[in-house]
Amino acid sequence: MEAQADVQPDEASTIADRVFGQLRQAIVEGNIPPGSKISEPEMAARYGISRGPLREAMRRLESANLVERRPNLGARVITLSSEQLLEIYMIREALEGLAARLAAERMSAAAIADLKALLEQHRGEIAREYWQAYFQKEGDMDFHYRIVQGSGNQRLIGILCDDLYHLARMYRCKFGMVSNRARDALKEHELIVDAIAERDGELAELMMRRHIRASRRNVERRLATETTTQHRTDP
Amino acid sequence: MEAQADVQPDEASTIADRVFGQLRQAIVEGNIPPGSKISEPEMAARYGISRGPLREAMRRLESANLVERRPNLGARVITLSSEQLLEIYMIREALEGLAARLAAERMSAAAIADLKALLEQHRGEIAREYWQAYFQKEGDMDFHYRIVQGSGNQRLIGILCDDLYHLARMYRCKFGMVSNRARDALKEHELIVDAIAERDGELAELMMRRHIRASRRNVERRLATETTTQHRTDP
DNA sequence: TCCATTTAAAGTGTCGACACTTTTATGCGA
DNA sequence: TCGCATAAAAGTGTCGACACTTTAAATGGA
Repeated sequence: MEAQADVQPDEASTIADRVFGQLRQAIVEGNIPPGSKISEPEMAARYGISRGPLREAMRRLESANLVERRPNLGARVITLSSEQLLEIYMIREALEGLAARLAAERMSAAAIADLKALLEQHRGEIAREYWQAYFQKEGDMDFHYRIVQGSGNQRLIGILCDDLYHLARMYRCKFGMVSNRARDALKEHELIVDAIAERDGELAELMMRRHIRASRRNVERRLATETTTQHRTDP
Repeated sequence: MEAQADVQPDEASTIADRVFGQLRQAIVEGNIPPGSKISEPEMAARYGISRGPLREAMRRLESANLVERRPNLGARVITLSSEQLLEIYMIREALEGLAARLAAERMSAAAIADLKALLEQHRGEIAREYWQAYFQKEGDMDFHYRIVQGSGNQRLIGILCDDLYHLARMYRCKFGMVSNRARDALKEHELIVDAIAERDGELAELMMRRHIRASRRNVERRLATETTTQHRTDP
């Protein structure tokens, strides 16, 4: 009744794992605001568990870079600085470029067909316009997710899907990024998929890097105007 | 007396952190052999602590990808497959290329001077030849470590220095990689530092990627001959 | 002898309790 | 009233104990 239902279909056999997933979702979606302190007894009581499993979940959150812990001081949800957001974009550019190249070399024909179908669906959603851009953005993550999976590099998959993507989602929830770039992004996605379909790894990498760079510059532009409008309180 | 002295100078204030460091070192150096099961009661007894802190250390080792844990089955030290080694090389090529570019843009003049001094020292060590190539290899890590630090990208530093470098060191301890490539590597290092000193980010990235690629191919070659000699038991 | 079933042992997951640290509240003096 | 010292409260780190699962051994039957 109180939102503790397992929204995640993956029934984690251990309590610590389940709470880790729940906490991660709560943090990423902003339900636990950034910078706020997480009290172990309070959280344990909220989830109806003991402090043991909760501490393990906290350790995993720390390793996922979602909370910062200092000895004897407790844990706080990380604060979202624009510098860190740009740091993540740079890493994504390098790693997803690699992922696109590997995907072009190793992705199965069926997976490529699925990817094309996904893009087709996005094209329809954008055409219908009034549907929230939010879904498009989640679809954007879905697109990137699949390409990374297609790379077949397990460690690459881990870094991007287990860590960076959650952080990216967190930033998006924070700043409420509605995509004014949906059409451009879709076009770039299509170029990437075309390169993958033609097994042109070099081109796929180039296109993916350019795509993420464009996305980063869009964010930079937005952050810049945001700060100037903040400073424009003294005209 | 039994090597449990704190070789790490950083006195971790919490037991879990200290044991994490000790276990990581033991795993990386091969003292706890790959694939071996880690029993919680046994390890807790060996380090003279309770299972609570040990479990937290294990969680951190899991997040660092040094052990694999499955619910109710326990933890095992990861096994070292050559595929995973090549995966890491690919990621390092992408990320350290980025690091070199950023370092060229942002590294302080003093840090660059230190880097040059380090290379000078390596040159001397190689000239003296008979000194174990081992030191050169550790020096290689030191070189890469400094450039990554020089990138100033905190998350990049975290991924490489906290995770990948330990794994790379683990592989080296496992296969006993003595560098037959010391001279070539040193020359490549010098090219990278020159590019950084001239603030040529593009060139620094290119050189770093080429350097890591060369190192990867060297490993690939060695792994290939290793397997063929293994198969050559039926002439 | 071999295989299946049952039983005991070991091991992991979880919990509640205690020690020590940090923070907050309180009281005293200037 | 303000500042400092002291004390109480809250919180984190650690420990030992218990429940459940997995694994191993032991027992019985074909």
